[in-house]
Amino acid sequence: MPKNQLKQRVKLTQLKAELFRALSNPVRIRILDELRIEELTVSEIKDRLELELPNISQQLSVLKANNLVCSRKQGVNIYYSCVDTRLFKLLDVAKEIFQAQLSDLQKTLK
Amino acid sequence: MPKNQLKQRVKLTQLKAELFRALSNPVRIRILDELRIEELTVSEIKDRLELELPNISQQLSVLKANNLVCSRKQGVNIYYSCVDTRLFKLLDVAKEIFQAQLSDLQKTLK
DNA sequence: CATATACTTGCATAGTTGCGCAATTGTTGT
DNA sequence: ACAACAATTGCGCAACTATGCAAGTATATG
Repeated sequence: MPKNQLKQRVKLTQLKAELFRALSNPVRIRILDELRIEELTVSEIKDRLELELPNISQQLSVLKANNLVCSRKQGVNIYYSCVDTRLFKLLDVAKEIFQAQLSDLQKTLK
Repeated sequence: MPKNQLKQRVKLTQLKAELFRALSNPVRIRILDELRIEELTVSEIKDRLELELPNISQQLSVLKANNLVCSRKQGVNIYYSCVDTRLFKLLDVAKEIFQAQLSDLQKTLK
């Protein structure tokens, strides 16, 4: 493999690792799940997850830094929404993986 | 939503977070990429990634603890392989997400 | 038995993350 | 200008992570 192509590959690996790191927190996953259907303000997210506002805000900033959500100011509120619906595909495949593990386990028990 | 269903959902979220955490390390992603085609021994992985053996070994143990790879002893060697090809789907969707981001950026520049 | 090879484990340490709390900024209405 | 609400920022602490290095275990070979 040529050297510059190798470098690009290393870079891509790094990017993937960062993406997965951004998703490696339960609060951030719950936020994304809430954003599946509609955009929400920070306070709305706080009410649904029942967590402290600074916590939500910080997790949102992590998601934003990783280009997973974007925000829009309207009056006194800031609306957050998901940038790329492919993210939900990631979450859904993750679920599939657990379901497969579980059904393997059930087979083993039989 | 009923309470026990809510609890299950929290649990699933936690599991997802752990899965993504397991994938949030470049070395582990590179290992999985190497295991796409064939099972490999620890030394073979070491040679391909050009990293220290203890490092590889530790990352493999993380992957194993998360049920992402399994191992099989044969003589003096230990062969590792990927448990669920859906993992590669995760990696591929991640790549798609970056490609989409990149093409958005290119559009913006025009 | 001794030695080489293949791998794992333990440990030290530097760096990172999560999260609660207090303080701050920004916006709207009185 | 002031109060009220929305959201962010900074700080500190406990917990966790990555990684290099040394030591240990297990298996095959002379």
